[in-house]
Amino acid sequence: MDGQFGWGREEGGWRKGPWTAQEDKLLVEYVRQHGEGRWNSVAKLTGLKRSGKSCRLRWVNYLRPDLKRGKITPQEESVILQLHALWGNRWSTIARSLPGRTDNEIKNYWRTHFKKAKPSKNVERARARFLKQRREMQSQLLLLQGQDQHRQEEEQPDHDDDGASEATPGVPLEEEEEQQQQQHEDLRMMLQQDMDDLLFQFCPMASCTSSSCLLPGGGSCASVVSASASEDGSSGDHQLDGAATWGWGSLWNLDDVVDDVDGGAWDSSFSFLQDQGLAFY
DNA sequence: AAAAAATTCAACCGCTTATTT
DNA sequence: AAAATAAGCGGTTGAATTTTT
Repeated sequence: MDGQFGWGREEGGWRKGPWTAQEDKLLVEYVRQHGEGRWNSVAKLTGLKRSGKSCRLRWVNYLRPDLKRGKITPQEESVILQLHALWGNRWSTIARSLPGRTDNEIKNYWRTHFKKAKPSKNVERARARFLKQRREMQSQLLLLQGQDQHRQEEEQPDHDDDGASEATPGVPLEEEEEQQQQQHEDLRMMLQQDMDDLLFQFCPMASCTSSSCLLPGGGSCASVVSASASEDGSSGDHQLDGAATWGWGSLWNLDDVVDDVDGGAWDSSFSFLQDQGLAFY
């Protein structure tokens, strides 16, 4: 059942290539007994002819029980896009925000779906999803607010018997209502604006024409857009403002940005990821 | 129907970083 | 303190599979 793999051979004492069910079983049993880690002793203790490196990889990327198995969801894709815009090819960093997904998986996903030369189609798809998701968030928000408003209206029932019981002495009812409505409107606008800001702040995709959308490297979404949306599919990277190189392959180097993430802005900006049940950083 | 081209993804490699001795 | 070993990371590969011609 297993021996038919062409390249599952021995090389320098170690087996290589695809893992068989039996090998998996051995490794799983080993981890059950000894826990994760100490990968080099797997071979010694179980007789499995695999290097520690290979064992670790197999466990981390495939056997780990907490792995999510299905396809990447649109939500996850959205997170990948946004975090990739933020972190570049730091796959393991990105993976930490996607429970059950491995860096390898995310890397593969990104490369096959968004790497260069054919973004026209795929990016458009992603963009459509992105916008749809945003719409949904907005309408959800509005709905909630609507309910909220309704509740408040019911809290002050309209007694039409005698107008003697004034709600707020001194302030005419009409004016108070107006004021309240204005408050709601303000709140609504504020939240909407927040959401826009937050989603567009590091939007890697073509949808964003907002001039307030600045990418860390200095290029703006708009310029990225025009660069990547041009369907010429010219080779690879585009130079933006002479500052950041936006490649669909190797991105800018963010090494200098990495360490001041604990500033509050990031946390609050991305708290919506947590709201979606996704761990962030 | 079959062959060629394209895509996918598990697993590898080399290098870097962290831990242990 | 430093050498050795282990873990972790990101890029790359290529067999298997899927799509196109």
